[in-house]
Amino acid sequence: MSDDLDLVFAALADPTRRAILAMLLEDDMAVTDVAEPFSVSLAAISKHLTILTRAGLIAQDKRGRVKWCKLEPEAMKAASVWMQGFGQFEPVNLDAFERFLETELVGDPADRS
Amino acid sequence: MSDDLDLVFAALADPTRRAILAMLLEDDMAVTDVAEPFSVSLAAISKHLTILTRAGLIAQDKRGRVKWCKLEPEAMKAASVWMQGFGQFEPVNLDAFERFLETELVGDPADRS
DNA sequence: AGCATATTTAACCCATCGGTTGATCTTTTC
DNA sequence: GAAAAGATCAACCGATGGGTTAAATATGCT
Repeated sequence: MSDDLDLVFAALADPTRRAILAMLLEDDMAVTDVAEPFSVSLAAISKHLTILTRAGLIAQDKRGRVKWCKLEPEAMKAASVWMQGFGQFEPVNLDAFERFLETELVGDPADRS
Repeated sequence: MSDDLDLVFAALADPTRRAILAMLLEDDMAVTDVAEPFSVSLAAISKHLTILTRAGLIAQDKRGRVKWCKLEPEAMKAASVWMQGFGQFEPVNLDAFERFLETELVGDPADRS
């Protein structure tokens, strides 16, 4: 029942922040670039990034005047594990995901980096 | 990025509510019994239960003057699946998974429940 | 040096949250 | 029928959340 879970779940409760995390899944990004697709101020995005950082979901690395944001997916693990305690559902129970795994297993090995 | 995830994650962001869910894992409970271990008012617990219900994490069934609370773990599934997309928890190639999803989107519509 | 770029801070607004107390409603029990 | 039990509602309170704009702080460029 730690405080960490509070921070992680609260951080994930906002759609803008979840969208940011999804973006960072693709690549590390500078704050300005993170803000670009959203129709809110840069200051608002900066706040969101602070919340994500405090939750441990991202890390920010300032190089020069640019602050790079990078995903820290490990932070989600504790929350994920907590939820697993309630399932009934397998970690990767998503139908599409299972189909994906099957195709991947018989597919081009180069795709499994 | 649905609204459902908002409600589920927000509901999970409170330690009292997570504790309630853990209690309900053991057994269905009446509101008064849910409230018993906590040092807050019954009204406060009632509010928590409303939030959990709206998030779909529990269901409340009134029988007589007693309202029984029961876990609905399925509601956690969407959130859990969302998080799985970020793991590391499973050694998967996310880029490949995304490409798979795209190819699937132009595939059989019956697969998209 | 001087200006532009990248990002945060400060001060504010309004809505929501978690909590309280006291009243209310329904159902059970005596 | 009256009292007790189970639960919610209503009104309130202080704190927090997500947003804004404007000012401040670095850093980079020429």
